Amino acid sequence: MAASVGRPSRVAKLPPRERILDAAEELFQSEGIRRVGVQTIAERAETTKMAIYRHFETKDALVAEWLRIVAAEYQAAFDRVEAEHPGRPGDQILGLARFIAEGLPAISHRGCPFINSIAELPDRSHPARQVIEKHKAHQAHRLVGMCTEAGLRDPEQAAAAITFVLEGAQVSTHNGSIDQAGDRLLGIVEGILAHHRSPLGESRASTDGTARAV
Amino acid sequence: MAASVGRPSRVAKLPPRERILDAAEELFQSEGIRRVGVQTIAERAETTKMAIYRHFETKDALVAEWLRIVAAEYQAAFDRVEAEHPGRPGDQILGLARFIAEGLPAISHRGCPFINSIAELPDRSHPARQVIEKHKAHQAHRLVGMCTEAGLRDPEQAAAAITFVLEGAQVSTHNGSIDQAGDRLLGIVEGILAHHRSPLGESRASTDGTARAV
DNA sequence: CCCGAACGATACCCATCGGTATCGTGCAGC
DNA sequence: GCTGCACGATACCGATGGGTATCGTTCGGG
Repeated sequence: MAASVGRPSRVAKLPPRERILDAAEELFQSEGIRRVGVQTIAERAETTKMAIYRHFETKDALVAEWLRIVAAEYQAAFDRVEAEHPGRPGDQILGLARFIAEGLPAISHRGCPFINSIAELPDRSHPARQVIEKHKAHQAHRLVGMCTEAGLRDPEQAAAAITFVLEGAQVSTHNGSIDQAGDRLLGIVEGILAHHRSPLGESRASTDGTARAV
Repeated sequence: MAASVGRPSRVAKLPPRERILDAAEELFQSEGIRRVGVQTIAERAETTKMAIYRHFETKDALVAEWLRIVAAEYQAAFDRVEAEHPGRPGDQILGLARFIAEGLPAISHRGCPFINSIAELPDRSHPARQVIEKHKAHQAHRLVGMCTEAGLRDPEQAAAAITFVLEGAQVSTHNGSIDQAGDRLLGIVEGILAHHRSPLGESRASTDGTARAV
């Protein structure tokens, strides 16, 4: 096995492109994008700068590709949670919350890659920014779908609340202002689901059903 | 008026230190910390690099001082909201949410200074990091106090939920995944308050009153 | 009136960064 | 066995970064 192609040295080494992406992942995640030089990535990947530029047009393209991979992992979490709780959108949402909650300990070190990257890349034309924004929009849309399927009252508002809470848990974990954020997060999401399942929200909701963006 | 000291040229010019801080504020906020050079700050402040280093030990110290000022502005918002609604902690919390909601349009351009800065400064020993973390911890504590005074059930959990939502609204506004975030935010905070005011939360809360982190 | 401190301007130092050019090497397929 | 090509290594380039040294000037208080 693993003998088809590429056995450059001893211990089965991944092809250069994979090693580069792995190294970039670790370094970008732990040190930030702008703090990490291409040279450093090359060393960590046990290759050279030239090899990186043979596989990626620019450093920005490498960053974008990395975020594309991270986004795919989050998408996979969505898929997994849907597969684990078919036809039970409420459990799917709780599964997502659990997924985020389980990631919080890692987040506390260096934070969410999307939040960090967007902070490091102010120009909206940056390819990585577009990857992030497209991913976030897609996730938001998918979450609204779950909330709708769950029969929640005002699914868009519920999805917004859940999104806020998931993002906020990561931020607050990273800046250390709230501990046990994982447990709290799960409870809060349960509360949001319950709140939007109850026949009528109490917060000055009228009976017109439109719920005027409350 | 404004003639006591400092009238270097014509149009009343602030003293160099203030101009430097103003310039740093604008540039750090719009471009990010690491993208902005000291030289650029000097030009924007209509002074020179040397003048900056006469007032601040290092660039890092300038960053920390800027964040100290921003933190003070948020503290002022807390103070103001307390003064506007004395003895009405629920209204105070809603006032805070309104304060954040009103800031969201600006946030959508470049995001929250704390979130961005913490993303740009991975080393926890950085002076600016300590400013941020101390500020966030203080805010969290103050918010718990408000929730307690409001007689909310499980005030720490309520404060965590509100914190998450406030932070998350900024993140989601910045990455563009949710629009009308301001209106949504206010409704969500109202919902959290209502949820924690109701005699017993529905989400599998038992009668022991401890509400096991839900 | 004069002296000292703050200020403005310029030039400089050294490190790092993204990106490129060049040359050598080892392996694959014909 | 030979050729082509991806790869490895090194040196280099221009730009920019934070930070310092050294000037002359200006302005305010004794």
